Amino acid sequence: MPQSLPDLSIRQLEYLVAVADSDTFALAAEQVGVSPSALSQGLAELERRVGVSLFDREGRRRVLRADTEPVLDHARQVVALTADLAGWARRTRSGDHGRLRLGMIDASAVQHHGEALRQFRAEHPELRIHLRVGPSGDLLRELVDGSLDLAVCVEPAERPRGVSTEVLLTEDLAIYAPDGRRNPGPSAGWGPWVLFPRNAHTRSGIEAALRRRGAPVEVVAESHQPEVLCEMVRLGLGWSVLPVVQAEWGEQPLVRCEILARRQLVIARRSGAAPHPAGLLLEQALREN
Amino acid sequence: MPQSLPDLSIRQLEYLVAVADSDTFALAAEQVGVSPSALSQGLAELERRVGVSLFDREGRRRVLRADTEPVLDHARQVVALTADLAGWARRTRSGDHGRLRLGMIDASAVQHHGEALRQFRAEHPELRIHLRVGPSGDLLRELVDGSLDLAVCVEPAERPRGVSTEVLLTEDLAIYAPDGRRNPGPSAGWGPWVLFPRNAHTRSGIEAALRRRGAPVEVVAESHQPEVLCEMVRLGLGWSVLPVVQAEWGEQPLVRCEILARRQLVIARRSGAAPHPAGLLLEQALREN
DNA sequence: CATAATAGTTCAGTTTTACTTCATTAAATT
DNA sequence: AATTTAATGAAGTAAAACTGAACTATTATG
Repeated sequence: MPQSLPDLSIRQLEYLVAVADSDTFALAAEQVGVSPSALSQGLAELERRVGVSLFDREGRRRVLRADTEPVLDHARQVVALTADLAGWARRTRSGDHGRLRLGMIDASAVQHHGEALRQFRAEHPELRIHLRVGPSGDLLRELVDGSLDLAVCVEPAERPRGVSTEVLLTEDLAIYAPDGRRNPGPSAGWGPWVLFPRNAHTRSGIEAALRRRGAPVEVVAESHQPEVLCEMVRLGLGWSVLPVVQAEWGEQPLVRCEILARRQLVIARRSGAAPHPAGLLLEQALREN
Repeated sequence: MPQSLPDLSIRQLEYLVAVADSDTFALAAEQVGVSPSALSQGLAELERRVGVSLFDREGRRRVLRADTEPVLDHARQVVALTADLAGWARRTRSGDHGRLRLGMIDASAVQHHGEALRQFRAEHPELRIHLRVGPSGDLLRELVDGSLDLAVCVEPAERPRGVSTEVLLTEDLAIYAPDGRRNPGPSAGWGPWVLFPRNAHTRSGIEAALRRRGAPVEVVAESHQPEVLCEMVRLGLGWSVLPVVQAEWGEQPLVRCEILARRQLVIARRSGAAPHPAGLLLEQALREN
């Protein structure tokens, strides 16, 4: 094994290929976009580095020697490989290629960003998007262990190590009463409640807000699924606090009593990880929404 | 087709391979013989040029991302190709392989350099040597038109354009009389002659020398082949002037009357051409002879 | 045959790039 | 908390690549 390889640059190899494919150095120089002088010097440097003469004088022009075929072959091959690599990089960069493992809470996947997501998919047909919808806690865990590249979730009380977040949007949470009334009355009379489960990120914010308002927090049913909570409210099982976009979505929207609180949806990614190219594009698409 | 390729250098690709094969950047840096800082900067530059992030942070170390496999593959491939090229270049430089088309006049090929040639062949078994033996004029023509890489011939009266020569050795030309006498007697009584043909380089020198000595130049037979001329002398057909190494070679050497002149053998090559590596070695071998 | 045009190189000067050393940041270890 | 280690950043320097202009040698042209 040779201890040190000649430090050939792609540029120099391009010069060689261009010269092989052009009648004169001047044309070759134009083809690669440099002055004839630069081409000449670059080729001289290439010759020096390879350590073998590549050209014969023929009148006032220089022609490639027949026995430098291996060098020219090498140049062509490496230039072609590099073109392939550049293509791969371009596709990767533009996100038209590869895989994006995306986690989203339901409100994001459906109400907030459903349309943006559909459009993004359509614009990047070669990008395999794995969408995982679930509670924020699950998403963050999967993000940390590398099962996801990117997640849209509720801002966590404490950010897990190795995860960085950026606020995407703020949304309202409103109180919905079972009888459809618009006025909730004094807070002491609110409830009982059907809420998101205890471990849900949104739940703690809701409970805190309710307590601030002096409302009793008696919980009679729990679900991660807002549709389930909505239906329970409709059935008169209890009161709920829900994101307005979910509670007032679809055929039978609930009637809002009052805005109780707000929650922030954030984009989360592994802080060490290189920004996923497709992920960056998607973030942009979501923000523009 | 991407208009312009990233100008990756072999060095940078080596860095990448070294990092992939080493536990830490510091070890990789040592392997390629640069400072860790240089390695870090070089890889950053590589990343920038490819346009794709290559590493993930993992604690305080950086590890290659799984999805940069294409880049690493590319690097390995190009480095390997370059190692091959370097090997080829080394062999070519040392003249251990390839082809050398060599022209020699008979005296050089047989008497002067036969042994050196045999030895050179033995020392470079992979070098395909095409030996073409012929008159100097023919050799020079073939040298000019590219059919030969190198020629050993008699110094021409006028050097053809595009050919450069270097004196290799000087040898004696002697008069040989048909009856084997050692004393040629007065020059007026010399001849008639059996000589090299008119167009031979050596012939003009001989004629000039004879005229200077006042000898009549009546030519009764001509041949390029010294053995033929020798035989004619032996047969009593006439006198001759021959290189002593040829006239006094073999089983039946002629008996020399007198040194008449000298001729110079030269090494000739195309002046525009790059020095043929094997050719240079051969020149050296011939000189040492 | 002189003259102009052409192909390529060399030179001088400028900008880029790559490297080394030293300092700094941040994570792992003691 | 202090130390060690991995990697990066900054400043300075040496090497390299480039441009434009001058130059050499060859070929074409009036």
